[in-house]
Amino acid sequence: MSAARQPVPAPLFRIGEVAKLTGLTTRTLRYWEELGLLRPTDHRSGGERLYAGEAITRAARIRDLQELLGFSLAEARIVVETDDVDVLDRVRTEFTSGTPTPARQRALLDEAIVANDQLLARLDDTLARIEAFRTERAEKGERLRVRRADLGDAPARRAPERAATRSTTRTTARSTTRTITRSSDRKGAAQQ
Amino acid sequence: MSAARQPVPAPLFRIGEVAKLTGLTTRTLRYWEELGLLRPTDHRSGGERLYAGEAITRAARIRDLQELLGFSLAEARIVVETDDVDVLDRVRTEFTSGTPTPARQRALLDEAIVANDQLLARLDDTLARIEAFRTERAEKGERLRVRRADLGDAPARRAPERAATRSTTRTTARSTTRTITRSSDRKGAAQQ
DNA sequence: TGGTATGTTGACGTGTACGTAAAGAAAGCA
DNA sequence: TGCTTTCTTTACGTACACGTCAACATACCA
Repeated sequence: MSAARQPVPAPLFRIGEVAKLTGLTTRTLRYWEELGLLRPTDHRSGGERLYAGEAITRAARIRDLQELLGFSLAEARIVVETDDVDVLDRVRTEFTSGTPTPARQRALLDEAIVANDQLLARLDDTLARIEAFRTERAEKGERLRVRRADLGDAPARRAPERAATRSTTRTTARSTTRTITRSSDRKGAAQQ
Repeated sequence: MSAARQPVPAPLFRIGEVAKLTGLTTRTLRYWEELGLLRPTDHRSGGERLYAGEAITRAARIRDLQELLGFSLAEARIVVETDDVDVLDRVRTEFTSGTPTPARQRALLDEAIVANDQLLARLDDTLARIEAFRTERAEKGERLRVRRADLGDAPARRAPERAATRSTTRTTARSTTRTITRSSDRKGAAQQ
């Protein structure tokens, strides 16, 4: 709707800022760049990296792929590359009403669709497995609690019962648990 | 004392059999033992490891913790150790009606309960994150499909059956997942 | 009884995903 | 302008989770 003709200063971030915003380290950002996962949109005269805001969401996606699905960075690259297709495609269409390469564009889109579907399937599979695991654990918790009740008195601990139906609600519940924390979680954020 | 009257041959497995049943390698099984995650129930005269059937389910749990939650083996050990408590506890109660150490047993149970609750919270957190990710991806899939439709004709492609990563034949894609249905997602949209 | 398969304990190798200096250049600020 | 940060590249180090021989002992089966 708005004509973005003017040099609206798109916010660019230095690598340290990106690191803070994403919770990653600068080393990680450079490493990911080295592997072709996350490229800065620009470099300054001095060679300094400058990232667009989009890079931050992209970084978050990569982290999700890593942590949630156990993807290697090589695998994650494939996924985010199809994102590139998507973005490029959208950008192109915004700038030029006519499609630049019709057949080519269709091919790229098809590719992206397939990749996305595969990812979705993978997500569903993982979700199903985790839910099964969760059910098992919930039952185990029940059993444990019954046993403890059978043992009688002792400090009456409250039963959490927190999670009821976590559907679309994005429980921002930062795991306050400190006993079991992932070692793979980098020390990046304000934890600790 | 308690009479283990009949030498009912509890099925014991050699390490190679366990490997086949679990899909792990013998190296992995020995490594896990080295870290205290999975101990054979017995050794034969020759020093050969013998595993009970329980070890197989335990191995599966450890794998789940690894793959589904990204636990390190050290973290996984903590979890399965509380399982030990559970099992030991149950076994004891089965064999001797009287609780062997009342206070101690309560403490162990409480510990196990807390650990289990923490794990549950972690599972819920991960589930929520994956579901959010899934929603995002489903929407992206919608957008991609719309774009492709806008491009008109072209061969109506079917989604290739190829799995992205290794085996993963378990792509049962049985959507037991709570359908997040914001709009019209549900993974069924895939595959034409 | 012997051959083959399977097991055992080292011990070194490997890939991934970074961490951690080091040495110097550029940016930001008073 | 000078000082302090932040950045750059280069390079070696590291932790985890195994893989992969090697040399040898034991188990199973005809």
